[in-house]
Amino acid sequence: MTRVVVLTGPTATGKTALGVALAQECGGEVISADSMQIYRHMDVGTAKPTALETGGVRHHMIDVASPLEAYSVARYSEEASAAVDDVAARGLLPIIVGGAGLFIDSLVLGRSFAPEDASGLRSEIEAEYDTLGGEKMLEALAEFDPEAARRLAPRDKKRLVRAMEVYRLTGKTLSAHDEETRRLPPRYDALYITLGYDDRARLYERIDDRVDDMLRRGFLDEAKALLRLGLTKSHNAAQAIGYREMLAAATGEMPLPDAVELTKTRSRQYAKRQLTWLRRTDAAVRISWQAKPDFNHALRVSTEYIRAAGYI
RNA sequence: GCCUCUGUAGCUCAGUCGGUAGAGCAGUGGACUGAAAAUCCACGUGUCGUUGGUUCGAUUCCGACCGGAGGCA
Repeated sequence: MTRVVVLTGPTATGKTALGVALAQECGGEVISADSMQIYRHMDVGTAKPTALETGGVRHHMIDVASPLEAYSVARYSEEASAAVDDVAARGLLPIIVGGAGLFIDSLVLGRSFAPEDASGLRSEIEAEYDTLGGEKMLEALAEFDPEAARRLAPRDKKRLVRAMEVYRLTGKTLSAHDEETRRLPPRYDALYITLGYDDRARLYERIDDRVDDMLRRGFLDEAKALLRLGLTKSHNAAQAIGYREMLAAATGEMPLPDAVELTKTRSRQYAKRQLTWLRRTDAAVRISWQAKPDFNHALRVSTEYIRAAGYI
């Protein structure tokens, strides 16, 4: 089985920098696992690595979609695995770097996704949800997929609609599909390395500082440029942390200082969610910064482990 | 100096016709399979500015004082 290294952790913990260092040290290439660096023209707000920062290491799965198109985990899983296989076929170590837990799982575990609606079924069901209400839709779902109905809350529109969609499309329940795909063996042999901070307050400070830094680097101008490209609120990319806010500031819907504050808050909340996700993945190496990141130390510890595990 | 309004959870504010109080946001924990930087779930004791008075009982009524906003001078 192909062996991969996964480098993950909440935002602003130094994944990009360590990933590049690891690739250089181990002879690898980076496969980004970031749901927003996928999009072109979204650079400063996604902390996309600059040409300088990539240090000559090849990066995959960055800038592979237009912000005007709707990307999906399923598509990521497919394209990223092709990239991983390509890197491995060239005798290099694939290093998956990113903080999107679902993206990483989908790539490493290689589970299949239930088909997606191509016609207007989804919006039909959404309209149904809006007129019926969550409670009623939950009852309807319970009739054929009681398991999913038990798991979902009436207000969880996204998942409720999706569960209905899958059943109407395939005649098979989402629960049944999930059950089946969970039994599939993982696609790759993965060694996990996680980054974090000892002190949560320190991580939050780091996040706040980084948002200020993004503004200095022209985050607002980037948002304005996206507006000119035709990006609207309904595009997935416009929901990204900071972009939603900068877009609102650019159109005058929100004062800039408020937009900045909201961006910081949402970033912190995202980091917290990432930590929750991380808690259930067991990592071979857990690196926790005390104050300033010590990349030399982290690099040494990680490479030692990768070597000992026979990945290189 | 006088007058009016105001002081309740980290923040913005409800409320108690007198029986010690609750929303939103923030925060914390959790979930997560084709939108995931998305979406959703759970968790609410705080000297009710301070101090006197009335009262069986005051955050609530009355007085004084302190802080804030506005008005008149």
